[in-house]
Amino acid sequence: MQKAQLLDATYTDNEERSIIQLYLYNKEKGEFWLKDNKFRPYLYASCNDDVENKIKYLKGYTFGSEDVFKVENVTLTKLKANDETILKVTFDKVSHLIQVRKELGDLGFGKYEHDIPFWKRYLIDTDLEPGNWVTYEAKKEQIIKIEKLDGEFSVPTVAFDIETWAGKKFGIGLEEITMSATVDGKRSRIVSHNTKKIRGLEIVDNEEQLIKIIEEELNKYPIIVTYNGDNFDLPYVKDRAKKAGIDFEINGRRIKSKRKGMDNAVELYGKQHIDAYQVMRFLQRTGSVNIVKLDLENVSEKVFGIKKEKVTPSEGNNAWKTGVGLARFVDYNKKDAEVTLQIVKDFLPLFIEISKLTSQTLQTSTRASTSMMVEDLLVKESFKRGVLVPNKPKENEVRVRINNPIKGAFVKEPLAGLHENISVLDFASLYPSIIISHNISPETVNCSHKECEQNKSPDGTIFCTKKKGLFPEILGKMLSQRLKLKAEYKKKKKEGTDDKILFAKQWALKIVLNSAYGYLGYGRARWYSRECASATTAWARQYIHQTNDQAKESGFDVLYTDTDSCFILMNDKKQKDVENFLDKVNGELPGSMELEFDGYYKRGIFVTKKEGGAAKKRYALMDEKENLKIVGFEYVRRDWCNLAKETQRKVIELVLKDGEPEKAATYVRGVIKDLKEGKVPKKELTIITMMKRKPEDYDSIGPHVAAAKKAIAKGVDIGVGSLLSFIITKRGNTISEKALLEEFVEEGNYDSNYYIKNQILPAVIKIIRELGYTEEDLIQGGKQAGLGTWS
DNA sequence: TAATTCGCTAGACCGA
DNA sequence: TCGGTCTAGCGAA
Repeated sequence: MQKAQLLDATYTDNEERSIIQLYLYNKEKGEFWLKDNKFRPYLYASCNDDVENKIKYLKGYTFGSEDVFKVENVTLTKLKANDETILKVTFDKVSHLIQVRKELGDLGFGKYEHDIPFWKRYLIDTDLEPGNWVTYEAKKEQIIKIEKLDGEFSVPTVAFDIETWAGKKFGIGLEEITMSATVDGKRSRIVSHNTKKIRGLEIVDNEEQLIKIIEEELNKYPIIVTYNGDNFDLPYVKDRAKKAGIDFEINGRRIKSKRKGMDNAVELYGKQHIDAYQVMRFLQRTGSVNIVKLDLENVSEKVFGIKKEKVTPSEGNNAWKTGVGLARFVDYNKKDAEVTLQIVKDFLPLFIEISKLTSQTLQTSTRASTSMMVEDLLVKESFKRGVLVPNKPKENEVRVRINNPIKGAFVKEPLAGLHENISVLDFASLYPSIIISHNISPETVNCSHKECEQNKSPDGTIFCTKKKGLFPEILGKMLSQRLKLKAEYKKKKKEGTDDKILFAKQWALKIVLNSAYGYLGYGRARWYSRECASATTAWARQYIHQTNDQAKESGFDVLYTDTDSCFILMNDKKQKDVENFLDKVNGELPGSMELEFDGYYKRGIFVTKKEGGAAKKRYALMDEKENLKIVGFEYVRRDWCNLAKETQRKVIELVLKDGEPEKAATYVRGVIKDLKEGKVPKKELTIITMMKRKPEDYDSIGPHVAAAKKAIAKGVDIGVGSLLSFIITKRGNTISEKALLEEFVEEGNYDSNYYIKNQILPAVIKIIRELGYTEEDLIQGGKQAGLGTWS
């Protein structure tokens, strides 16, 4: 038996058959293919009467126009769907399956699992996992035996980045590639043409030779990493090669772009292309990182703490053309590739674990949504359980689901004002633990057992208690596995080793765990269940209400509550009392649910809304070490200018730390003075907002859309999803009229009135108002003594 | 091609 | 010019 790491699964057709091909890597053999000709594509057909004859009929069924084909085999299965009989229908080729699945409906059959890709079918049925090892026995390329083998995944990886001439118009392949960098952590190669020769830069005759070097370098590695290679670098090189009339092939094939909604994905054949930008986007979506703009400069600084200088397109042009500043340009190209490689070094372990969990290739899992991850996991587990995978919903069904939202969490209106001695308690993994504890799963809904009636959700659905459901089983396993890994990680860390793989494992579980509830309420889900999603939140509301009542009974005041957390005022109570309270609550909760102590805060502020009443989801806390935790306020929002955000933070700090509203007021007056005098630099005043749709699709033209339209008229390329940085300038009547993209605004050209009235004051007044101050106190002179104190 | 609901706020839009 | 309503974006959980 030999060992190798699994990278890709695909198939190829010969005359008679579709044959599975696996792409593998080990140190001895490098990269190689193995074939498995024993596995056939199949789907399930369902029927409810006359089974014998129907099997016969399908066995003899012929299809195809020029050549006539037959199904390979039909067998009876033990699977069930709504009391229908399920037949397994196998084919010689994937194309046959595709042909017959179109005709099954007309022939009077239902169909299941007809849309699971052949290669994925193979991985699920053989329990092989990309991102993991296999042991195998093979003769020539033919697999005789193959099995999963758990082991640490590690293959040679190269990062690559190109620089291009920046012309007037920006688009794929429009201008020459001027430079390219490939780095693998040990070796790097920076290549250019038609420019000055300097140290560390290899010069070739022309762009064609440059492309050939890129091709040569990339083909040496099983994993290729880019930053936005899906939409830029790879399509660009492909296009330039085509224009030059030369081949550009990875693993012997021309690269292909796949449409993925608004953008593209370049998935390679065998080798894995990881687009680190997609990785960052996923981390941003799941809240694992929070970075305003996902360019490499920001990522480098926010993730790795390394400042990275940006070379603008015109600087790049100039350096390449004249040789002046060329070293800086070369360094920039190289650093881009290095940061890209670093992203993958740090975060690929997470996706390796997700790949294993879901039996997806790395290039698929790094581009997958959380719903796809949950679904792939469920498909895999269904096979293990021997149950049928539900079909995807039809579009009209999806519409009905989306138009019927499910009631969500409970948020208690907080007590506005300043508070002291706050303890925050929260439920660990609230939704997953409810799903596990109450056995919530689509197939346990409303069983007919009398005994299960006690497991009735507050919104009236009964969940079977006799047989463990698919969701509770999977989530239960993942939850306990995660706790184990987390403990192991903590233990190792205490001993001095930061085991990144252990950390990635528990993190992958967390992401999938937390997405399971959202998946149940997601209209396009195969396992959508209104009853399950609704029961989960109904129970969540009940538990948090119960906790509030118990806290009051125990002598605490409840300051605020949101979904799974409970803020209590200690009054004269001690930490010990909180622990006793937790013990009491946890004693009454079902097994896998737990209320935990989350933190203690010396002071906190909750504010009133403009229209009155206390604002939910907005507060600031300060712990015993005087660290601030600011939630929901303008300070954490990207669509407010830096100056307003920083001023707000300073005010919160002065109020919470020192309890000195007068100092805060003085500080704000200073900021207003600077604004009035035109002294504030424009980078403090830019507001960042995303263009969520095409300009013509807006009903209401807000400032960012107005600014974008003006920029588009000047030839700037702005697509859906672009982040717009704009400034409210002096010129114009409405705010939208005054809005201009930052790049077109001169220093000093800002509407100070707007920034005072619409940015600074709204950001600080809600906080300082809790201390008795008014807007006038900030705009004009000082505050009368006596009102600004609090106890 | 897309996980969920709850909540706040700004600024456009619209009619008086 | 005013005030109410609607559109839009972003964050909390």
